[in-house]
Amino acid sequence: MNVGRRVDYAVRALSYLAGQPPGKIISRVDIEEKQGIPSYYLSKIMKDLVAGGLVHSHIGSKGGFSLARPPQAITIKEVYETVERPLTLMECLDKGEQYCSYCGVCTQRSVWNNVQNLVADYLGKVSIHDIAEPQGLKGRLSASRA
Amino acid sequence: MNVGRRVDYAVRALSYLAGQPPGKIISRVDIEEKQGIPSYYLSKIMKDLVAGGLVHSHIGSKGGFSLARPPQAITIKEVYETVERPLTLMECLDKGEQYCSYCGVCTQRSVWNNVQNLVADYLGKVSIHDIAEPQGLKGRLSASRA
DNA sequence: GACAAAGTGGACCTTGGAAGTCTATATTAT
DNA sequence: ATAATATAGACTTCCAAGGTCCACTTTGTC
Repeated sequence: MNVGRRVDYAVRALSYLAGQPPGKIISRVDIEEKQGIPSYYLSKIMKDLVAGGLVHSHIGSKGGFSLARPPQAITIKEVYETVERPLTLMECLDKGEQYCSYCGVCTQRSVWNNVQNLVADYLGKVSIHDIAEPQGLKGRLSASRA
Repeated sequence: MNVGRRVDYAVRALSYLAGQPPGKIISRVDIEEKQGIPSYYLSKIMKDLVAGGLVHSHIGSKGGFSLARPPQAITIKEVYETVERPLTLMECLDKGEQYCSYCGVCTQRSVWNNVQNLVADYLGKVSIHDIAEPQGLKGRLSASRA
């Protein structure tokens, strides 16, 4: 039960975009640098975010990315499910009998189902706006050392 | 964010033990068969549960396992942490700056920390007693088909 | 029109962990 | 003595996470 870096990086990227003037276009390299994300890696994540309709991409010189919606309207749950997979604690919660033939008589299934709902509810209430950071992590870090 | 089979199997094994007359000794093979757990696999899991003090083992002929405590006193959280690892959603929640140098200025850390606490609290309140099943999954399955 | 600066799409690599299987050994009840 | 059992650990297979890189296309700017 752990959250991968894709989600971490996606949240960083989105919160950085959210901290910029609305509509401003930011390049992948800029995001990577300000947020301490490994070179190139972000390109795969942004692809998912574009496909999921969370950000807009702008091809060509001076291109980059911008939020497709106000940051208040992007929840962490949505981000998670866009860059990773549907929030599922155990395969059986999704696939049922197909995955585990004991599903129908399983007594622990509801426990994990409850946990999953707890998590989903909470993450559905936190938005990118709640963690936006204009300077990026690197900027905040140097500021805090000054 | 998903729970591995080790946890699933451990919960099945413990809940099966909990469904037996107190103190009765059950062999690994019996548990595996009744609970639909792959042969041999359970031996590694039981090792952890013994080391963690959740079950007692009895070596030798007619040996096997029995719960070390009343099933009400064994929480799923404890089982999870015994057979897998401490319940940690993101590495940084455990290791701090050591893991991620932006930790001190990270704005999403508290979100994952909250989720983690939600989950830990919930799992700490559910006990093996709550999901005990005397017949084992296989037994329940055939009974439900009768 | 040429050029540079971007995203797009996809190939590729490495590493580690999950899941599962098996065997030799020590221990114990009968 | 024998059979049944846990113990310890080796071993394999498979796959996903994380990361790196490049050929191609698109587009702004001079």
